[in-house]
Amino acid sequence: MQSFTEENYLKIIYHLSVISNPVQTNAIAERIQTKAASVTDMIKKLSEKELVNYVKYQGVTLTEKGKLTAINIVRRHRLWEVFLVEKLNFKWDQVHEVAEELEHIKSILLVERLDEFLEFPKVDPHGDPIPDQYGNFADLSFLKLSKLKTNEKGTITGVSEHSSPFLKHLEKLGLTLGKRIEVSEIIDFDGSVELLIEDRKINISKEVAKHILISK
Amino acid sequence: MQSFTEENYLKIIYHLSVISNPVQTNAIAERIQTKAASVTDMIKKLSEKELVNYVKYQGVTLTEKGKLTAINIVRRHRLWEVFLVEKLNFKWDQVHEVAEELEHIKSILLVERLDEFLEFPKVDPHGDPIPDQYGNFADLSFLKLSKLKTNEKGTITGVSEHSSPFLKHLEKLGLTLGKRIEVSEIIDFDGSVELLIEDRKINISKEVAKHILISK
DNA sequence: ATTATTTTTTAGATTTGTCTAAATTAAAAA
DNA sequence: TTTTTAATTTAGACAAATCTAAAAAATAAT
Repeated sequence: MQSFTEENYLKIIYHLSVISNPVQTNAIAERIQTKAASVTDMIKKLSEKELVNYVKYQGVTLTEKGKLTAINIVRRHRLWEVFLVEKLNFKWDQVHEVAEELEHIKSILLVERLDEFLEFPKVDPHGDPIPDQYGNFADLSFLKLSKLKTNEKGTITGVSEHSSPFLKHLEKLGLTLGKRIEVSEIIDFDGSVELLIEDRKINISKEVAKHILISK
Repeated sequence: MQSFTEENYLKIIYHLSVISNPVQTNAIAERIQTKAASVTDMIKKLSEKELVNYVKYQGVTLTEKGKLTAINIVRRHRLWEVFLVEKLNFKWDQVHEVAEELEHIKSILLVERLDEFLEFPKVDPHGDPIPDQYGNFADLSFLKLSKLKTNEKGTITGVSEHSSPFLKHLEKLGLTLGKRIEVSEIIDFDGSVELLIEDRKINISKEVAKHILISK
């Protein structure tokens, strides 16, 4: 059984692994709002418990055991987010901090019953996939355009916002279903995205990119 | 803002206050599964924060501030118990440990929305009253017979178990609505209760006593 | 290839909540 | 009232998770 703090480290390492593997001490320190020295201490502890592979000065990777634990935390976090939005009428921007606490409640029965109560949701309110109890993610054939990295390509397969003004905006830009796009640049300053579509270059805000669903 | 541990102490002190006031160090130690020395340490800390009144060797009482905090924890605990039983189909005997964790999640919005979602329940699955956000308990005109102390009297005003075998059992014993009873003795060994009813003496199990509702 | 810079680690201290063992106070018994 | 017993507190230590400051290693720059 892991402590609250250990679980937090595992979760952060899991998320950072997607971006770069192995994960650096400083990256963890920044995300967890602590000092690099503290991270080193905790990593040693997690390494002794065989939850991470640790080589001095080389950063960490999760072991199978650590990864499974991390995915389970992510599962709990996202299920609670669904609960908060769908049952308690939270706004999507209000759920994160609360889910951050709820995710650490251990009862297996609680999580399975919650999953059932929510009718086995496959994605959380932000469109992120919810793994099952064995750590498997449903193979969602789409992901948000905002999750693509520079030079990645994809086909527009849906939207997650159905308001008329939004759809009209996409139409004007030529961003309609079935169109093939490539991310040519992500602007650091505001997170906006430069796209290549039919040899034209267009720019869309981060907000818009979040609501466009892509399959590769 | 209090820590998880501080909250637990306040909650336990609150519950023990009902039985004896001020509350003794040893009583807290036993309930919280720790040593008397640790309790003394924590009490000093709570006293500095003006959550309890503490006089050396005399035990503790809650201050207004401490009492309000404690009642709020009780509120959260009982609301979560209702949620677990009514929405997630937990059995009444499965809820306590989980609610023990859930009660420490701080978000005020969460608790108010949960209350609303559950349609403002007045009692938890065990019949214990749920205070409102200001710490006021609905003046329930009944309480469980099992909560009466020796020599206390009351009138039977309801039951919290409606199965046919149970009701037949009560009828046979003469324990019907409107009857006046007095607790003559509580047997330590099994928690069973000896009652005086219409000058007869009868004995009922703790289980049965729990499901009989009384008004004084 | 050396030097400079950044990143990471070590060493030692701090805080929170706990513990044991000994000392103190209060309560009960003689 | 004195003695015995029980409850409580103090003193000092410990584990978890953190910190600062200094040392060591890796990376980047010249």
